[in-house]
Amino acid sequence: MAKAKAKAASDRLGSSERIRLAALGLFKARGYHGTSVRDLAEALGIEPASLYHHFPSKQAILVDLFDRTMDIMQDRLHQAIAGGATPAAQLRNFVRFHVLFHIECQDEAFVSHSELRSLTAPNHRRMIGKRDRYEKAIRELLAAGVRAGEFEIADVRLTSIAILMMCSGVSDWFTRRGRLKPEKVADSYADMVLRLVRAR
Amino acid sequence: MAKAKAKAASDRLGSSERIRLAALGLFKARGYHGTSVRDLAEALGIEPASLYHHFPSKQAILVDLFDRTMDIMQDRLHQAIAGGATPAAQLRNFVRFHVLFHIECQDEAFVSHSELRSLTAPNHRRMIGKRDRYEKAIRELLAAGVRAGEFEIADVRLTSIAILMMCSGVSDWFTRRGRLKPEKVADSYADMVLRLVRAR
DNA sequence: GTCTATAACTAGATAGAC
DNA sequence: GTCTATCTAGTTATAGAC
Repeated sequence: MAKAKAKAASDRLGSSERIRLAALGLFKARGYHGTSVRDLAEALGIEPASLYHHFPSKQAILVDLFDRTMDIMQDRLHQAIAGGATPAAQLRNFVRFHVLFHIECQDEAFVSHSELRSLTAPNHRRMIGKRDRYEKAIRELLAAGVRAGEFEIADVRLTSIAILMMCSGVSDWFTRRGRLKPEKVADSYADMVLRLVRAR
Repeated sequence: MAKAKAKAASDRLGSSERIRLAALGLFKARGYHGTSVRDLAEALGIEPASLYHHFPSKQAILVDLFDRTMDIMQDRLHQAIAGGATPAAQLRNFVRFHVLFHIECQDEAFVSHSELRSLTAPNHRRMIGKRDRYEKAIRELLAAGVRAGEFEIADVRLTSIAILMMCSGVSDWFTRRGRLKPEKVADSYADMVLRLVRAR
């Protein structure tokens, strides 16, 4: 059973890490507001009060998940792009990274998108800031490709958001029990995106 | 104010229609579980108990929104595709329709995607069935284009889901106060998708 | 068709023992 | 670090008056 395996793996994790993992699963399946502190405690086999030793509130758990996910994404984005010599190579690297991230950190990516509205106003603002910084990097990648004569793009802003929506959608539908391996999906998406921008 | 205008328009609607409209706005902004029956009643200027004269439960309101949205989409999909002579023309018509629907019925489309998990098990199964029928129509459109030698697609299933994610994403980011008019967005998306499938 | 009043239950969070 | 016990408030939904 996948469940038993997940349990065995989580036994080797710290308490806070186990809480994060369980919260991620529940927030994905039922949403933040659809998950009670009691639900979360039950999934962990502890009492609700015990959770408050590790996190001051349910909202703090959500924010913690967001911060980790957004920061890891931003870090790895720059590593991925840095590996490409031309804008076309950088775009291929970016799409492959973005798709693979949305598969490997599927729950993190899904929750970081679907539960934005469940953040309190200040937390929401902060995460929108991180998201905007990420999106700006993609726009600049596309604009550089246009300047270099490698891409043919009518509207960089529109194209960047279209590409991001397409690639982030992977966390919506991908399943490990599916037909395609992560690497195959990542390569196919990179091909589609490069055609989309008419890369030479 | 947009709010005052929405209120004036809703005054001419039936009670059930006004409830649907208010629920749509709240479910989009806060989610189904993040919206209480009290919130909804307050937005309508009535007491919570009054809602139960029009709908038997909060879930019934959500299901009603889903049914209307999914049925309208399915109907208009066939009208849109029927207007094209070739697979390429049909695909352009489909993308234009799908994007324009996700702009004009933005809240309906957004909620019908984001709140799938808030449906009870039998309702969820029913909506997944409707969604699958819609997706199947797109796959068949792409497959017909490949058979006719008009599209070059390595994996029809993967490409269809990528296109759908990209186009449905419009309901996530579009705003009427933005830079681009709906028609412009629809045309640009159609161009991008036709390049994606290497349409002749 | 909307109200008041309320039932029956669940929510997030805390106090303090162990 | 986890527990029992509990607080306060909020949840969906119903009964029955007007």
